[in-house]
Amino acid sequence: MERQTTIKDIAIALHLSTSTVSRALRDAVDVKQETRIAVKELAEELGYQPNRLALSLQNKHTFCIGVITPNLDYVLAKMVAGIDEVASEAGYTVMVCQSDESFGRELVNTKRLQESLVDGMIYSVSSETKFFEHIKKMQSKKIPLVMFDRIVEGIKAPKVGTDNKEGGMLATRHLLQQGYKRIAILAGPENLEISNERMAGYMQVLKQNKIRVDKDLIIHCDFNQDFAYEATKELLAMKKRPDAIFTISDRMAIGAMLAIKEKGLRMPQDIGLVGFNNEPITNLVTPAITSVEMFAKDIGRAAAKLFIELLHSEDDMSESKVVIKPRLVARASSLRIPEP
Amino acid sequence: MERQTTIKDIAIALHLSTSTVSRALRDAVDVKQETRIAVKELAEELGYQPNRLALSLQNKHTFCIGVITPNLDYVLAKMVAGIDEVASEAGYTVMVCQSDESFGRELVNTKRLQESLVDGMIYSVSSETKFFEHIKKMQSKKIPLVMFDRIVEGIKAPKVGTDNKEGGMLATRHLLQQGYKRIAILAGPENLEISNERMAGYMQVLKQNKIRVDKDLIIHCDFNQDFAYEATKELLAMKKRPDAIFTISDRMAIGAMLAIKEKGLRMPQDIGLVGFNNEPITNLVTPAITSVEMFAKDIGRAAAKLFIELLHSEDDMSESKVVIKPRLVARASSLRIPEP
DNA sequence: ATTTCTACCGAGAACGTTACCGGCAACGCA
DNA sequence: TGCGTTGCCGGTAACGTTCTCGGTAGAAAT
Repeated sequence: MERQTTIKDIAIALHLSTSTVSRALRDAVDVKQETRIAVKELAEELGYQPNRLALSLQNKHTFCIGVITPNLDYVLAKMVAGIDEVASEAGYTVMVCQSDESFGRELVNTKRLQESLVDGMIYSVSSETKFFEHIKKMQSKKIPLVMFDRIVEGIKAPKVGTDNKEGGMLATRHLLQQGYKRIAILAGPENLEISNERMAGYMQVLKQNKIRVDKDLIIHCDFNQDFAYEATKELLAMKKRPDAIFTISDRMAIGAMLAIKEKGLRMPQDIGLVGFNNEPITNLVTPAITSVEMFAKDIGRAAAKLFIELLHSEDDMSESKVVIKPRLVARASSLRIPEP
Repeated sequence: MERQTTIKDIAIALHLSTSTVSRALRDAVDVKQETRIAVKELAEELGYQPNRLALSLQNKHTFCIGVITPNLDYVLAKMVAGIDEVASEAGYTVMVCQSDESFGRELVNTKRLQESLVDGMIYSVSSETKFFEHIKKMQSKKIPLVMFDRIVEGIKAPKVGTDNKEGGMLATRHLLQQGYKRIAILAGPENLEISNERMAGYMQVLKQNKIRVDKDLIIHCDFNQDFAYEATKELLAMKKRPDAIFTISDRMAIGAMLAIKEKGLRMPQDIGLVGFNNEPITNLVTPAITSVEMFAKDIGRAAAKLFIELLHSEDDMSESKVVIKPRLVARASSLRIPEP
């Protein structure tokens, strides 16, 4: 990398001081119109680019946002795209680090971003993350933090996410309306709140309808297609098998679907299936899978907006929370009564 | 953000100079064992973290890699994950910027990453990008550059990508072997070399088999599902319609598939279909779609490796190119002769 | 006893930029 | 003539770190 032209070069060339050149470039006060123009012209000619490092070193402001995400699969990639969009608009650059669902990598990334002196972080925890000391430590250093999607209630920070409970309710209510009686749920990892909230929605609707919650129909497993496949096989092998399955992600729905097909059961006649995320794939498989749309990109956008607000706000925002309502997209996998 | 403890704080506390503390922390020469330990202990106690900005300002080295990617869809997300993996291992942090297939945003991102003083960039151009002055300008400033996936041959830089021609050949040869006679191709945007290379493979195999290349069977369109859908509808409306379609991406294959089904044609009997990328979805739709696997994560890994090599290498690497061989994964959409 | 090492440490500059303060003309006004 | 205002500019310190050089004390060598 060649030596960049600096403010000093311009100063020397024009027989000025660096202070004056700096002021001229920033359109600050105390500079004659004439010299201002001269400086700017020369800067243009030399292809001058201000050195962000020096600037940041001064005013402790990097215009960088660190984003910690467990993966870049469909939903989170969309959220990150939303973050990127808004942040970029506001003049921030985004550093994306994937923890790959590993607690260890999450720790490393968090530390490294801190060292890189990002202005703050937008955070979503990995599925392995059960302890949050690393996050609290960050906060004790007053590093601005916004949580998105995989939110942790115990952390005091602005949060953006789906109304997961509502999502769980939508799915369950829909299945009941379609006449399914024994609804199983493939819930995600127990330590993730999004799992538990979606499950809470499921349970609440069951209770509202005076249906006993059967523990055997609640299965916790990873967000993984293979896990879901195995879990579904077990469900279908029960003597009183469920007649519907609500999976907490579309990946899991796919796994479930494979097991259902393998067993020779028909959807929606013999068994109903509902997923979560509304990934494009749900509309392409046969039968198409009913799913809960969670407006991922909007969540990303909201997170970035909240973050920037946080940076400039004086007052405590740790209680602010943006909750985006999901929407059910009914498809063939669970539609046995024609909708009105 | 609170004031971080600095080297100066430690120096004052221990009645030392900043120079000595600096040396002690870096395990450099000229420090007594005793003071070295004292310094390190205090540093630990105060939670000292070196300020990367100051460090970078000194030695013009940020340990940041800028990644420019057109999107974060399946393939590129996997490549970015590969880059992240290797870069992270080597102590680098990655700044990912999405151009969203827009030339304008590519320009902005490129400029901004330059200002952020990344140590270099790993680059994949947008589908809109037809001019490369911004890239050449970067190179004239000696900013290290590696291109991946969407490579531009005109740029002198290390490159990593798939053997796209080979991929095109694999697909076309497979279709011929399966007895298809009139093979259409949905090629991507004309300005992208990956499109043209895949098409070149297609044409070469046709010529090898003494089959006339029919211009009407070559359609350029965006990597977009909807475009592919429309294009396929037109293809199928021809009086001498093709009996096989090779699409240059799986997204397009999906679009084509929808049009084919709508027309009431059966795969593989009436028409064959082959995609590119081997996205998971190809194995989940009915019929499963034959596709060309391009080992995206390996490409990302290779790009990062090449980049780090480039940083430390003295000699010209602009001619080095890593080409990863693709593999055909035959599935139901094109298999009408049982494979041996 | 003087010189020559060696081990250790500190002072000061530098990286590129901005903030703060002070100075010097020229001008207006009494 | 003297005094305060402006308008314009420069000098210096600072951000946190490292690098280069020079210095001092004690030990070893002559």
